[in-house]
Amino acid sequence: MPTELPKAYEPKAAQEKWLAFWNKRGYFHADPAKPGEPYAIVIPPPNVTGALHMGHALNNTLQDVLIRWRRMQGYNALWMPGTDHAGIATQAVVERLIFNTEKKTRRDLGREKLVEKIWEWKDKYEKRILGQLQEMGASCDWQRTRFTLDDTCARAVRETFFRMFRDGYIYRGKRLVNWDAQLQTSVADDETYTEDTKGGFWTFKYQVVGQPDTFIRFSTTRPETMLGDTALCVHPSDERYKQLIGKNVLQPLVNREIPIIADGLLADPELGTGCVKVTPAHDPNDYACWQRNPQIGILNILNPDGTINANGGSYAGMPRDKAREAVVKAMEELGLFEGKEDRVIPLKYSDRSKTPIEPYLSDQWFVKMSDFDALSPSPSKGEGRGGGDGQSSQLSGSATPHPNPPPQGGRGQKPGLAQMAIDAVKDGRVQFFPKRYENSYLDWLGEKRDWCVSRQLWWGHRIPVWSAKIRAKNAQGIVTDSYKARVIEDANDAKSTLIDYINMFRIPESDYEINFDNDDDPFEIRCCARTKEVESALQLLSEYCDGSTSDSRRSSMYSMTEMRNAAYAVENHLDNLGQDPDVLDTWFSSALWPHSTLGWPEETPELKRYYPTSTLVTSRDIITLWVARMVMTGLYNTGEVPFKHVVIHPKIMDGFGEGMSKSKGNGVDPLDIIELYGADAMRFGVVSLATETQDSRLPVSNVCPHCGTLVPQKKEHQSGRTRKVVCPGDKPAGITCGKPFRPSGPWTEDDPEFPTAKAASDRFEMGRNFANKLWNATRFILMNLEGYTAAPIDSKALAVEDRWILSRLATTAKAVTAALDGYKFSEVARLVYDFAWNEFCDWYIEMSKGRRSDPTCQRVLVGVLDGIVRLIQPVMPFLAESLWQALNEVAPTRGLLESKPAEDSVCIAAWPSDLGVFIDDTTEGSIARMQELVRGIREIRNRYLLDKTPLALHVKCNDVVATELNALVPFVKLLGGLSSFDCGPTTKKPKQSGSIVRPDFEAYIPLAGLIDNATESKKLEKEIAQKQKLLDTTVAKLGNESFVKGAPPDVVEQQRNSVVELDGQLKVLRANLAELSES
RNA sequence: GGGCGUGUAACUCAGCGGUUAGAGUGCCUCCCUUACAAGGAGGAAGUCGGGGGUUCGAGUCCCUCCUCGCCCA
Repeated sequence: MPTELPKAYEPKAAQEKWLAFWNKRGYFHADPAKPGEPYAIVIPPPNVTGALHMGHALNNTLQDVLIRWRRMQGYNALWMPGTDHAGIATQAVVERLIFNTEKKTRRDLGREKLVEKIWEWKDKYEKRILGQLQEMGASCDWQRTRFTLDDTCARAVRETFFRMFRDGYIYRGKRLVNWDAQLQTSVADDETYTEDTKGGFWTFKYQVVGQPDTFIRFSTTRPETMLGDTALCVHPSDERYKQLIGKNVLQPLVNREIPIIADGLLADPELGTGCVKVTPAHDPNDYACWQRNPQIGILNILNPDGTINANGGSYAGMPRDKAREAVVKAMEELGLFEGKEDRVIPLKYSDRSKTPIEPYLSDQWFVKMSDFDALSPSPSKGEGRGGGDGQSSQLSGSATPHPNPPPQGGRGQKPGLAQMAIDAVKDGRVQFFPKRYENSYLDWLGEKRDWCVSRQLWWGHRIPVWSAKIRAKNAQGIVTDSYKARVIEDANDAKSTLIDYINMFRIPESDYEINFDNDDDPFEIRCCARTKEVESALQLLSEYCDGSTSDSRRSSMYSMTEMRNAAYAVENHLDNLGQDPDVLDTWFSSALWPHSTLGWPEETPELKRYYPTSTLVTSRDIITLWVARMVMTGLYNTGEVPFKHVVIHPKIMDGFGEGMSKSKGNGVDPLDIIELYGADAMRFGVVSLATETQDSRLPVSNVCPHCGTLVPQKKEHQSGRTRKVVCPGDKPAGITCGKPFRPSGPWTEDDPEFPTAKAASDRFEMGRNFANKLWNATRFILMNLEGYTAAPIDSKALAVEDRWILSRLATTAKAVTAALDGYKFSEVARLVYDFAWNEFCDWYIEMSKGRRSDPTCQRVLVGVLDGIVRLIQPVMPFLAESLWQALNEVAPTRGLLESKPAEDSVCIAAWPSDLGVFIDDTTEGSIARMQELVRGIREIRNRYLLDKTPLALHVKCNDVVATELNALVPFVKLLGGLSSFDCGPTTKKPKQSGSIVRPDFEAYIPLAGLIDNATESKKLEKEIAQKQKLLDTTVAKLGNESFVKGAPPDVVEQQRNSVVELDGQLKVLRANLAELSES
């Protein structure tokens, strides 16, 4: 006897039970040594800033659907899980936390201590995130879980950086960033906000050199930046200034002559004086102007702490605001001040310190995107392109034009990184689904903007470059050719001492790369480390040089005289040796994710077997930031694309139409949904909304923790902005609940005062109800398998309804497979739902009720249920496993085409295929007709509230239809609740009967004494009007010669048939109506 | 400013050139029928954002305007 199944599906129990079961059996662990065509997905690593929201639930559910489906299809399937360190975001969260709790800044804490704290945060949230994924049922290969900062990933990052450094893809250059002078760090655009601030608008004038009476007036909101002016700019067509273009003006405060230039993009003749000052190092627009006019030069006047630097002459050392006052005063004294206007100006602030942002020119590392010119040693056009770069963030925009040597060795092919990635999509090695997303990828890569990879942060992969100043022993004096030769000599001496030193550690030369940056600073030497060994050696050396080596290390490492001498030699040649303080952009490590997680640069079995991976599933907003970069680094490091298909799914938005995000704090925790509706329902819900076009809104309610009332979420409840909501709900007794609770949200801690509400959304009821429906259908079937024996289906023994449901199953399985192949997820959910509920449960199971002990019927029930369970497994795995195991108890051997023992778990059961033999259109047609008849009967029953009264039915139809219907009499009687049934061509309409008129038949139910003529007439009139209207349009269509000639023959034929049918139906309907009014 | 998308029933969404535009939820009526009230049977409900066009035929293709969203400048 089978285990008694509970009356309703219990998701919680199923989740606990099957998670443990799957883990124990290790179904999700991929073994490269096992057979099967490989199918691999790498997870888009969620960042450890915070917990996952429904957007992640969607993303990961879709991946799970694919991987579970492929696993069933017999692929050797790997789903690689892991998390991302998300440099700036995570560091910011932790810094804010520390500041709020301890009132300490990161500088108070120090680098080591801060990084330690971030690791603690990471551990906490990584655990939370992986837990969330597991609760959702994600069938990841958990043994392989990676983190972008772990040793495996770090090795790949170091190796990639090294190769790019060696091959000339990496260079150092200047870049405008958002500088937070308080925290002394650059911040990304999304960490700034703009606020209208009271400020001033000053007008000054500069004197034209050589023309004592000619002045040019201009205005500014930041007078202190005049110290860094390198030009005045006018519009080329501005008649007022045309004759002055090319002349110089005097900047009197620093006594510098600067040119008057023409630039149509910067100066607007309609605005103010039509002339603007140009301060390239301190204004994004001016910076862009300088890129177009590099001859004017660029001058930084700020120290990192926001004080004026030596370029500000006598103003050096002054804070910004003091310098502003002093500059205005000095200009006034010189008679060059024209006036000041009070103005409210939009000012950019740092979200972290709440102080104004300074656009600030700083040294950054770049990866070159543009192509290499095969002939000339300088880079081709496109390098550093992107004039008009209005961004001052690190995350976008272009770099300083920088003549960097082309790559040497084997990697000097013409196409650069961007072009390689473009080609991979253009020739189809990488395909986007839906295809239109190619555009954003190709457009963005087409810009070939160099990638700024350095970040002034402490949380991330430290840049593995040690640099130092070459001590210029011989190179003193004026710049001549011999001076240059001596510089080179010094540099080479320094380099060889460094090599001698590294040799002491028996490190091969291929493990480090030393170069000079002659353009930036002729006295700078750089050494890039490929391995940890090199890093340690250089670290030790820099400690030796700056005298900070601990005694024990010094004595152990430098016990050998030779080594001490080598270090001493280096010290003699170099100053300020040290590792670059910056870390790499987070995207640098996530760009490597598809191959780094598989063990690259090692030639691991995993890498060989699963790379290139198969499908990447992600959201459209990181196509450029992430997808494009993965393709570039994948091709660069391995020569192959990282994945073949990129699936872009919609975004889940909150109830107000805004995308859910960790930073906005408007996310809904999938665990809330799972708690309320079950993991299967949550999954079914998100799969259903994964359509190809639209983003999807998810309005939610707070569930009152006291009484369960649903309180709709308002905007002010989001992001933890509201701590207390009073429940307006009524208890059953009618007493208002009135108790306070905290609305659901991304809270990091519990609230001691108010219990937190969970988020609910009726969009998940569909999945919950569906799960319960299947559960009960299974329960019913299992209760009726008395005497079940396993055997393949005998086609001769099949009843019409058996052939019908098998045909429908076959059609559905085929359609589901096609939908999965095309990544049409919502269709998968819809197809299975419709088939299982509307066809199997509503009709077949009902029809089977008269044949409970028929062995064929039992086998069909079991076989179709088995098929449904397989089809639903990728979407609703916990439910599927529950049903599978229950089925295994009663019918362990089963099958439609061949009967065999079922697999131990539906996770590894075979995907339904080869059911095509069951497809039977004729049978589908006759069942459809029967359904029409039954629906008609039910409608009449409902119209007259006949409830359970047995009814007599008389059907008039031709012989063919009569034969078909006669074969289905038991069902028509059962499903329609009939006492008698007759049909044939000679059937007469009984007096006072309800009628059902359809193309193939007319049917009558005698209702003497019950029928309401008025109701019936109204109904008939409406039906007649509808059909007449349709008939008219169809006749008109056929009367149109161009339709008959132009439309496909089958369409015309169909319309002709439709006229005949409608005409017939209308005749009958009219006769029925006439008869009604007679009686 | 450029690109991509979007507007269909009260709500959330399907439908992508061919009968009378669909689903889930909600609403109305009836039913606790021994699988399932998280259920069953039925019903009402939409000038498919506005305007123009192409076509025998247009939610569906084109143009234009409006709404909202995202990406890039």
